[in-house]
Amino acid sequence: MNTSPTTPPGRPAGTEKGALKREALLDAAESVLFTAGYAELSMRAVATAAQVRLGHLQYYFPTRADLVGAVLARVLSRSLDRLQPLLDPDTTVQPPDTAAMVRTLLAEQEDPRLVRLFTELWALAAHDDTVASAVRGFYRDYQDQVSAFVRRHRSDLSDRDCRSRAAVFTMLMEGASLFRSGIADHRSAATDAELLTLATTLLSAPADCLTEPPD
Amino acid sequence: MNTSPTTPPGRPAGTEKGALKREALLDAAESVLFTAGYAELSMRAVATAAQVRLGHLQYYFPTRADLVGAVLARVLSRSLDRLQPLLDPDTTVQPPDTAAMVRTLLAEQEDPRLVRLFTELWALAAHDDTVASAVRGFYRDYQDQVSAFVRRHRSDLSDRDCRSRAAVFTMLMEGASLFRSGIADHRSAATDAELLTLATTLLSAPADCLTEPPD
DNA sequence: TGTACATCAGTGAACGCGCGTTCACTGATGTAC
DNA sequence: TGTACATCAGTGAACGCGCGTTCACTGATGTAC
Repeated sequence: MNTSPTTPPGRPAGTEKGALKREALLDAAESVLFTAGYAELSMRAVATAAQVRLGHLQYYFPTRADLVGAVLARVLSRSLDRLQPLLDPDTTVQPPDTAAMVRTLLAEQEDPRLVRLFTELWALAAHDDTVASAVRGFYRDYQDQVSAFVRRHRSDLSDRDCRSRAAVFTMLMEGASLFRSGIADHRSAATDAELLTLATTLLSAPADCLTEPPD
Repeated sequence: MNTSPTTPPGRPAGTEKGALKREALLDAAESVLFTAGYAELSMRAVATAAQVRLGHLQYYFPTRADLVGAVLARVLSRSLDRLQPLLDPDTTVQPPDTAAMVRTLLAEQEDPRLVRLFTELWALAAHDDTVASAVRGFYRDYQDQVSAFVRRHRSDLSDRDCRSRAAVFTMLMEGASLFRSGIADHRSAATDAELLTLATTLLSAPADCLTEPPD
């Protein structure tokens, strides 16, 4: 799942050295995307960042679209690889309780790099169908896993409720990642605590607690 | 607050006709931004969309930065103008209860135009300090108003709790806008209901209900 | 072990194009007397 | 009401630049016999 066997967008990657070089070039491209944004991401800028000639970069990624596509695909697959062990029951990494899982998940968001790349993804998905479907695939997997997590912990919930809770949970987490990355003013410990409580409640509250408005 | 008196970025706007033309040009720019994204937003594309010569567009917005800045500023101020009556107690538009207010707020998100422009804003804020501080200012106002709303309805909460709840509420709403705009698979009525419940709970639940994790 | 050859990895020059910006210009509109 | 003049609104050509892409090329590495 990490590196697809069918050589995706870029050309080579047959040899081990080629694969390493490819990754290094993607690192450079990711760096430019993070620092300067999609609009400023040019083949020349990436080549410079990678300390490589323009023609050489093009040997691995013939067109700009190939390069951008490969960078974004890697961002998504890497994110999924990080989420998986937290939610998958068949792993030893899975934290003991729900609150701990949410805490770990929030800790992943401390990486400003990943969050910023996601804002680029959201913006790009609006204008590019390929990116859009990759992003949709990512969130489908993500929500499926959260949904299964909820079902495991609360067998009293219907499948539909599990899915709804998973959907709202991902909304909350993605919104949180945006704000905690500094798009708004400040982060406070009190807000983080409130967020943790709400997210945990959402995942583990009994059926009758969240099904109708309390107002 | 809508149209600043000190002629902002673009030059003219002295006369009424000039102001109207300015708005029409901003409409065209917004349209290009929505359709093609920031990277594809060129002076020529906007001039074409506005059915105006390049030089004429530049008479109103000498540089691309002026144009982009003006478009984004208008998006933010317009959004704030929409939120204000829902949260401000000195208005007759304010809905009767919290759930109704949240419902109205979610209804605003049905406009895909606004949501998509916000994803552009988030991405741009990461690379442009001017945009970043404008966005920060917007969310400061937004959260202040939500915070005041919570305080009005729940006098038992401390100021800090009100602010935390407002912060988490905006996280949830912005995350929701992203997903409900179609970045992920489907929207369902069940998810919308769950979202409404959670958001309403967050704003109006008593102090002891959300301050500690239930796990 | 040696030779011939194909593929791989990397180079460098050149192309046409769309871009933001500059600028001199023209006609319309308003204002002063 | 008429004239002179300044400002406003809009035009159109030209600029230099960075861009993505093409392509012919060279040296290194692997493979077959």
